[in-house]
Amino acid sequence: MNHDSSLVNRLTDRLIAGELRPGDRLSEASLAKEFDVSRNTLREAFRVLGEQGLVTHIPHRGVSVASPSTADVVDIYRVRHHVECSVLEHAPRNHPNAAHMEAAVEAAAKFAAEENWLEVGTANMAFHNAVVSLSDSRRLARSFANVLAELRLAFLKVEVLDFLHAPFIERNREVIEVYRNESPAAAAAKLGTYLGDSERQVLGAYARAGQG
Amino acid sequence: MNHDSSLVNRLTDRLIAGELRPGDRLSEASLAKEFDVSRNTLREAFRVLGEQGLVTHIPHRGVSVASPSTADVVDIYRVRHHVECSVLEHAPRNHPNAAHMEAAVEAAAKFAAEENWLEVGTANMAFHNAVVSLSDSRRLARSFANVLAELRLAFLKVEVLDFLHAPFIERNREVIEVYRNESPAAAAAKLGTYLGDSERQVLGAYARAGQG
DNA sequence: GCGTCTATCTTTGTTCAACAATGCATGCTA
DNA sequence: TAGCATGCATTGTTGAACAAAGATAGACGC
Repeated sequence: MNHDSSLVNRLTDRLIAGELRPGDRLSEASLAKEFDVSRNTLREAFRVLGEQGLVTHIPHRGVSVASPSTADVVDIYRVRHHVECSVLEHAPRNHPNAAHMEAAVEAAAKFAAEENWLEVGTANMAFHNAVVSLSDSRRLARSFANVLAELRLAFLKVEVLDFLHAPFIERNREVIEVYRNESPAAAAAKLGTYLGDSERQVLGAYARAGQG
Repeated sequence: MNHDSSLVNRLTDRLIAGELRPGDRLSEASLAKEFDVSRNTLREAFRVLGEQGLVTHIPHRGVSVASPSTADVVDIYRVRHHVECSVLEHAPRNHPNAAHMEAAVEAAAKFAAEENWLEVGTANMAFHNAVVSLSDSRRLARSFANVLAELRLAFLKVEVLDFLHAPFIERNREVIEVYRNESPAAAAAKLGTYLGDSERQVLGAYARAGQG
């Protein structure tokens, strides 16, 4: 089955797994051979990834793995603030998908104990995607997932997955707690401050790495 | 210049202008001939439009102009509520882009006087895109623009552009007023109720048209 | 040595022709 | 009329080919 979606997924997996590092050039010829598809088919997949922001396309210079700048990081956190906080604030209490949030946090805690930071990051992404899923909007969830995937490339770029994610496991747990026992609005406020802290940490890592 | 972006734009223009109606099948062969590009190039453009939600792709059955269902409309309005209201609520007072909002409303009023409802709709889209531009986030603006373009297909589907847009010109003006003279939060609340009314009207039109 | 210019090479952009795979329509059979 | 088989049209994918733009490297003058 060489359906395009499958090819897009295979490429996305590699990107999120960090096998293809931010900034890496993606040669059409070599990747086509590697995935055993034609150049044309690969290019169709590239368009999708480009639209999702995972890949940067420069005319006549090909595509490369997106390498988010600090400006991109700021932009991404703006999206996160607006989307995540608004969704959480207006979420009904006891939305069934809160279970997904909880499951993601527990998964993150498990992987953190194993010091498998890549998977901690994946679980963290799942947590925030679960938050947005409280909106019951497929479109919002999809767009947001794209933005989060792009943010993961930012993490991979500065290569500091551990301490960026570790402190937030407990804070995510608290968000669930407040959402369940106090109010969605209070949880949204809490999440907002956490996002602000997270953004600051990422930008700090960028500054230390000397990256633009 | 047969750059893909240009092809995507040409296709998007046709979609938004209503030349290609929702549900219309887009034959690769005939469109390739019409735009004088190869099938492969056209297919790359289709991927982009599919990712943007303007076009529906069913394997081995080709692409057709997206024909939003009532469920899609509801989903789209969920996005609108979360994004537009959140952005407006947290927008700084006197954001320079408020001028864009104002310009869009005046354009809409002008076209309404000419009873050019298609352009009124375009101006209305511009207004709401301007609202989201207050977030200063390119990503949010892009994703939102895609969703609005999809919503326009919903309008075209039920073919009632006039009364769907007309009443909202004045209400948009009021939103600007409140944003400027009262507070962004109050403006966001006002916009929220307007969006609710708008959604109800569109769904009503769907019901009358007997569309799913 | 250094920068610049040009020639060459590599990669992308696009087209075309071919064939496989799938879905659709037609007409046949019962 | 319902169900089925056959043929037809469209999409999915490939490979080769060439044009076009950028990257590289060597020659040249200073």
